[in-house]
Amino acid sequence: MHDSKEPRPHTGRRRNEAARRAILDAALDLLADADGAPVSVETIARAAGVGKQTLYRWWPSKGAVLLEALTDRAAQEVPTPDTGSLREDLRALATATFETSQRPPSAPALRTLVREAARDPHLAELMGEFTKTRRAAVRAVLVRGRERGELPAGRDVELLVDQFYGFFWYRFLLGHGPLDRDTAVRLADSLIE
Amino acid sequence: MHDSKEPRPHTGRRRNEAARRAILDAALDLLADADGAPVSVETIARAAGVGKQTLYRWWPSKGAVLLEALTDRAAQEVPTPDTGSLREDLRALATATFETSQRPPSAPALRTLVREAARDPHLAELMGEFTKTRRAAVRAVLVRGRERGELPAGRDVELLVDQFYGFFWYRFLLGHGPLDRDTAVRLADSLIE
Amino acid sequence: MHDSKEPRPHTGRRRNEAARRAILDAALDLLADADGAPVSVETIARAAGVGKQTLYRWWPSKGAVLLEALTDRAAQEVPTPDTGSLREDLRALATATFETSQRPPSAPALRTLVREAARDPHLAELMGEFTKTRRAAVRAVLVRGRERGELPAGRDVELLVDQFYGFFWYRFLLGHGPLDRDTAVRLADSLIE
Amino acid sequence: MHDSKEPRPHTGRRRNEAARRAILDAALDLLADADGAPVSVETIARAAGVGKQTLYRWWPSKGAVLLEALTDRAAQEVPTPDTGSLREDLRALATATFETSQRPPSAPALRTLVREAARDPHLAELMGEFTKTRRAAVRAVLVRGRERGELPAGRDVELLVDQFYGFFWYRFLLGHGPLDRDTAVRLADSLIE
DNA sequence: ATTTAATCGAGACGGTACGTCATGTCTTCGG
DNA sequence: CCGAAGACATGACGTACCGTCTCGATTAAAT
Repeated sequence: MHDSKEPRPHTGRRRNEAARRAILDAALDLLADADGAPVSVETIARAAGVGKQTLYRWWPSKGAVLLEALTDRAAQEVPTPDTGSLREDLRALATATFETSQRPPSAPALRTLVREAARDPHLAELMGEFTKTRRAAVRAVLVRGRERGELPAGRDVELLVDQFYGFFWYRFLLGHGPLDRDTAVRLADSLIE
Repeated sequence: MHDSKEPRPHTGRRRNEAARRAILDAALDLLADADGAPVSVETIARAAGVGKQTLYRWWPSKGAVLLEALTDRAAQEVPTPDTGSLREDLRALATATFETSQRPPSAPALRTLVREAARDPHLAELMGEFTKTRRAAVRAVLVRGRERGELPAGRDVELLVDQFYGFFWYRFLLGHGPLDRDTAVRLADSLIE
Repeated sequence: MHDSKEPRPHTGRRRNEAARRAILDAALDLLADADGAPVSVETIARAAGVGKQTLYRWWPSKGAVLLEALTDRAAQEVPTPDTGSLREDLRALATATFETSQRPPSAPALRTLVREAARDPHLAELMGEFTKTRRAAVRAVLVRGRERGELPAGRDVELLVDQFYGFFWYRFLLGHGPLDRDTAVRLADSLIE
Repeated sequence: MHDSKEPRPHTGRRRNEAARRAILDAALDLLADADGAPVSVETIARAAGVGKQTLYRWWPSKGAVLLEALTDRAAQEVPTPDTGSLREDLRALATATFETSQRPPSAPALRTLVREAARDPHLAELMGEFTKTRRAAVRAVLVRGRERGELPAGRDVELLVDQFYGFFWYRFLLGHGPLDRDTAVRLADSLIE
């Protein structure tokens, strides 16, 4: 995997990009392999062929490493569809969210990450940052739809956003129901009647 | 707390109910005090004035103790309201769920418990049993409503159940939005239009 | 030859000499205070202000710690008297052996150590190394005496060595008879008639 | 061996001799199998098909069980040879002592027993009783010899007794030298010149 | 003949110690 | 000054025995 035996060259006093990559790659691999089981700092360091201190020097916590490992590969741009139709936009968002979450290496790694976040307040906060953007996308779509009159006046946008993501995380973490394209459409439709 | 100095009497070769109670009480107290922070087996044992082995003898995992600590006190009967109106039933369920979750000692203890479940597959499974009953109540209400024609034909009951509990857990764990009576009503209404 | 493994350049933090000393000092104190009673690893670690792991890192067993604690202070040079007279040499050895064993902190610590060795095969082996040197000294004196004709030809040197140390340990551990200077002289004389 | 499945019959309020036998037999077996390794009370009880309390009811300590296990089978009469010759008597004693100690099941069991005694002061005391008789035999032989003038006047009998048994235990426990018939003869001769 | 009382197997109990593991900090060295 | 290596204090983990205690069944002795 990353166990090429020729040692990484040191880079003296600048940050070693190769070490950073090795760490993130190792972390992502472990995150994915673990599928929920905890990932220790020592394991990451060993797998990356790196000292623990190098981890602690550059990231404030294990969670931060894991989060970055997961996110730096994923396309970070969160698309905010704007088709002119609330229904279509919402369907697109739901479909994209569900699909991304199912594709490796995301799925197991993400699950592990959330498990870790449950224990690590720091990581939880970072995850909050991470999800804020995505919540904003859903909110934007809803607000736009409401302005176009596609949403009854009384509807609470925050409530809908939480229904959207609440449903998603619930199914994602418990895994008791599908997160397929059909479900995405039904969820989107359900939210706007 | 439980530090009455007269020692618990032994009960011979039968399980000692007093020890069981002491453990569950101690666990619940710690669970509540911790508010999310992990609770160690040693701490529970010490607080209960009990040897660790007594814990391991009767519960397969720490999580199992915590879950039982939380649930054996709570009224376990899950009420399934049946007012004849889907809207009313659902509002009642949501209101009850939210309220219970906010009342001490439940709230912090429950949060800790879920945190632990994120790490402990065994506990996760036990939690699944625990929530199954509650899901069933929501499902029953929805099915009854559909049979009365209060729910549009195409609606997917499982989807709605997951929206209900997904929303609840999402807000409960993240704590970024209220779980008050008003929210309960809005959620209930939102689910059936 | 170049097939020797490149010696690891020993990067990494060095062994903490202060911790080593603290452990050995604590162990010796406890060994002496215990006077035969078992000494636990946890106690040593706590007394030394050290993590248990630090003990397990550097010593293969508790016994090894105890032995080192006892021996690193004692002058390890075993004097081999050579007065030209077998009788005098043997008397000197016996006197020295008995005296050392009675002087604190040796006596109670040594007793504890032997008790531990009875349970810990690893320690027993280490003790064997430790005593080998002392046996050698007695043997050397006897062989020299035999060469000078001070020992009847037929005498078995190994037998005499074991009589010497057998007697010593027997009295030392059981404590039913004195190990004073007079006894030393009588033992020495008894061995060579 | 002792795992006949038909349960021992109860004997009501009298001590159950069958249980006593089962315990001693199991203890001796374990003592022999262990060859130095510790033998736990629970193990004895389980092997004997007996409750722990039955052990603690009849013996003050684990050591007492082990000692009785070892001794009740052995012929307890300690022969005091009286041939009229000190040399012959001493040779006979040494030979008998060495031989008994080598014969199964004695050897490994005895070794284990002594190991335990090193930790258990109670057992050590019991062992003292046990050995007192044997010491007395050696002492009697020596005294008789001295009265016959076979022992130089100045000789200290206690010193000789301790040389005799010190040598024996030293070799027996450390196992670095033989305890055969020839050695017995040499030891005996060495003690009286 | 009916109590009474002690034994037995079983095993739960409160403890102590074990040896392992992971955490996050600190220290040393080579590049 | 960076990066690898790894020692360090801390503290939880789950296991093994310890010696005490209490059961419920059994059976001999005392009433």
